[in-house]
Amino acid sequence: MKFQRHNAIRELVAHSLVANQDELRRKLRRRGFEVTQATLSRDIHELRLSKGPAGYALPAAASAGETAIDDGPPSVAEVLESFGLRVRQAMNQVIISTVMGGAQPVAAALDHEEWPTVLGTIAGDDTVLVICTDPRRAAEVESRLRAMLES
Amino acid sequence: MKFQRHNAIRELVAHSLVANQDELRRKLRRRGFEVTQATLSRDIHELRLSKGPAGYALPAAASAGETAIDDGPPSVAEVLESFGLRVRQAMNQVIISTVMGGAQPVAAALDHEEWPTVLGTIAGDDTVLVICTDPRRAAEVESRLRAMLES
DNA sequence: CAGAGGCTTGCATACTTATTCATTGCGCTG
DNA sequence: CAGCGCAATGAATAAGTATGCAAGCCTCTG
Repeated sequence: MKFQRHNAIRELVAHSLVANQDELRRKLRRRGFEVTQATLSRDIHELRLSKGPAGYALPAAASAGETAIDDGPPSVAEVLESFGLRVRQAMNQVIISTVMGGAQPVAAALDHEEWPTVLGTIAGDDTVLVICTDPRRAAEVESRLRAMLES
Repeated sequence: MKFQRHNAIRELVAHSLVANQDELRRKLRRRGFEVTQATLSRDIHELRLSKGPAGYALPAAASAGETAIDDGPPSVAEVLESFGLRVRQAMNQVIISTVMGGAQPVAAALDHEEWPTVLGTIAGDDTVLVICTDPRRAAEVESRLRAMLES
């Protein structure tokens, strides 16, 4: 039974140190599951476990109960369309106003696209502060964002 | 040049997919670091990276909580060494990019040291905005932080 | 300067994990 | 029942990672 074995693996990994697949194989055998390392390699892949300095670990997202992994992070354009309200600029800074709770996703999308003239972003609840290299670039960034917002 | 290489590795792992050590070796080579897989294996161990279905990943920001409880508030240098990825400057501002979850500890350390030319800091999840009195001082702060990062 | 000690690295290789290929068992369909 | 498709698996092996060892460099000390 593959499913029961998967549960046993999850439990072993969560509650004890499992340094490698052969150790996992021996621990499973004591619980009545007798399989080879090849099968465990596949199981681990299916369970999306990760291996670090402290042995195998459950995927962080899964334990938090999230469904994060679909097809990739959303683009700035997408997320602005959903949350963006207004874009303004001053000096080398651009301020994006969003609906409540929309700042974080917008900033994350912006960070992810790594625009060269954007040094960094800081997000509150409904405002994103975008720091650019200089006022001129900030104006460019502003108009680009504004174009997205108004598309 | 071990330290700079470590920083480059952190940044590559944070911002791009690194499926295995040989891929990491090639990406580092394009940045001017020429080392063998053996060295990378050791680096990865020292950086406590973990490998999952999506390639290598930085250690969870949980390590932020652990470092806090020992002998006193961590210095900027310490915390930058753990979390810092990149430092840049524009106008009177300095932007510190960190590992996810690393911005708060960095800002706290910076606040605690009370540098005279730093008026204040704002931290998001992975970005710290440092406001300085003027552009000249900001450049000084930047180079000081950068020196710590690359020490 | 010679030499000890410590750190970093590459090479070669042991160890660990992923994959290919073949086999088996099960359910379905004609 | 024969034939087919398909999921699960093991054996063998390829791919990837860790490590023992020795060399090269520093710094320090006598």
